[in-house]
Amino acid sequence: MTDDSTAAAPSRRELNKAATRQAISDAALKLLRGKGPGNFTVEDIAAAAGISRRTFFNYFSSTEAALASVTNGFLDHALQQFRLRPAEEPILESARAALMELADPMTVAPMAELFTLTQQNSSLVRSELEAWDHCTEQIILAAKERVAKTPGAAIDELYLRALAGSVISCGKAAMDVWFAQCGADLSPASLSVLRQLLIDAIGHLGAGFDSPARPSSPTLLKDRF
Amino acid sequence: MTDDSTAAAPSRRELNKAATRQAISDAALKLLRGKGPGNFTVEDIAAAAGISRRTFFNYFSSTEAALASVTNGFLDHALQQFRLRPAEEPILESARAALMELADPMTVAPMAELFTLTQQNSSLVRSELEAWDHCTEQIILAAKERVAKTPGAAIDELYLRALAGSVISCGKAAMDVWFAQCGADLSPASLSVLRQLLIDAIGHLGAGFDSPARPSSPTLLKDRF
DNA sequence: TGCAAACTTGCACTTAGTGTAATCATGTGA
DNA sequence: TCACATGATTACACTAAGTGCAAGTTTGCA
Repeated sequence: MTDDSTAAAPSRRELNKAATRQAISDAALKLLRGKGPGNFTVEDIAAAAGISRRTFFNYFSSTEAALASVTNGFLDHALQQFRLRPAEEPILESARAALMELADPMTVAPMAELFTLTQQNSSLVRSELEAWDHCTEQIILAAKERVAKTPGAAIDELYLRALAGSVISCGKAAMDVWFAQCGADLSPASLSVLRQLLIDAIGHLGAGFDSPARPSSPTLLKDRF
Repeated sequence: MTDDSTAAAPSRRELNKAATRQAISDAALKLLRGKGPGNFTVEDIAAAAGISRRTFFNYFSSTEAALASVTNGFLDHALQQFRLRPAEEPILESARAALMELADPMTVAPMAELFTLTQQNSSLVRSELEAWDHCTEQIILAAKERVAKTPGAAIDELYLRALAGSVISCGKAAMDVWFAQCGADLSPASLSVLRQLLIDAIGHLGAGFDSPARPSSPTLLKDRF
């Protein structure tokens, strides 16, 4: 009666845990939508997810952590793309390619919603920050692994950390500007704006931010501000 | 009997508040030194500062916030330097000059100590992140004010945010590498290492991170790793 | 001096987060 | 199929964070 058709057998236990975890996140997001940040408790989430308060804390350390799964999913997607890039490629180019993936509708949609719901709430903003920082560390790790594969190359810790941090900052800047301009609009036009913002931000980074003060449009569509 | 010898008269009230605020921060730091992160409560801090628990919360919203005054002081110093730079100067150059100030012994000493005491404690690390982020926003604001003074110039929001974030990331990267290399060592030699790291990080940024993987020393002292 | 505004404090209350032990579900071997 | 070990859920109790409120205290000002 057991389902052993697949190789990497996810046991009943693992499935249950994953389902519970998802149920908690979903419940938290639903409450965020319905009541707004700060207007519901862990107990509310637990009730909505059909579990006890104590079990909630077995899965997440706080309300923010439960909500952070959205951001983490978003950033993990980019990270995954980064890891798929060829090892010979310059890190900056790999990062550029990875960031491009963020402009995908399916990927950015939950993030866009969370962003609108989160605005002006300090504790949620803090956990967002933490997620971006975690992603930075992961990029550093991935880059180190990549370099470790190449026999002759040494790694400059400072170069790597400064680069990873800057790339993430550019991604964050692009997202911020996009939200400010387009809100949670997910239309093709809006997404192409986001794509362009990501390209421009990384472009500035690659060019060493050489233009002191930009008088007008560097590439395309930059009005409505 | 009142002290009205100075112009911008700080009233008795203001002085008391400032003193209390400082007493709380000091007490918190002393407890952090003595007991380690997570091993003391707000009540302990209040008792050590000679105030009630309730009053603590009139000044700070949490233990972390009380400790954050160290980081904020550190970053405010850089920010202040940034604001003092001439308006015609490229922002990147102003930022470089401001970051250099962080290698000053008096400025960096409390930060270095906090860093060693803070390591491995997630909630303190989070409030550090918040402080760096706050500094980024302040830089953006300062840069906007600067541009507003120059009549003809428009500002590119993306350029500004990406640049500010990247500069801060470089500062953070330099600090991280410095701590990893030198710990809380504040000797002139150690400080010159920090200064060099800050220069190199901003150098990488200004050069668009063009070197794919750095085989050896870009400027000076880069061994011991 | 006396009043108003600002600051401090004690108290009560809600909620977060954790340790513990009992209970329930799942996987495993005979 | 049963028994048993292991892992997950839960109730309960407890500490501590954070907040609202109202009474008391200090400071500023006329």
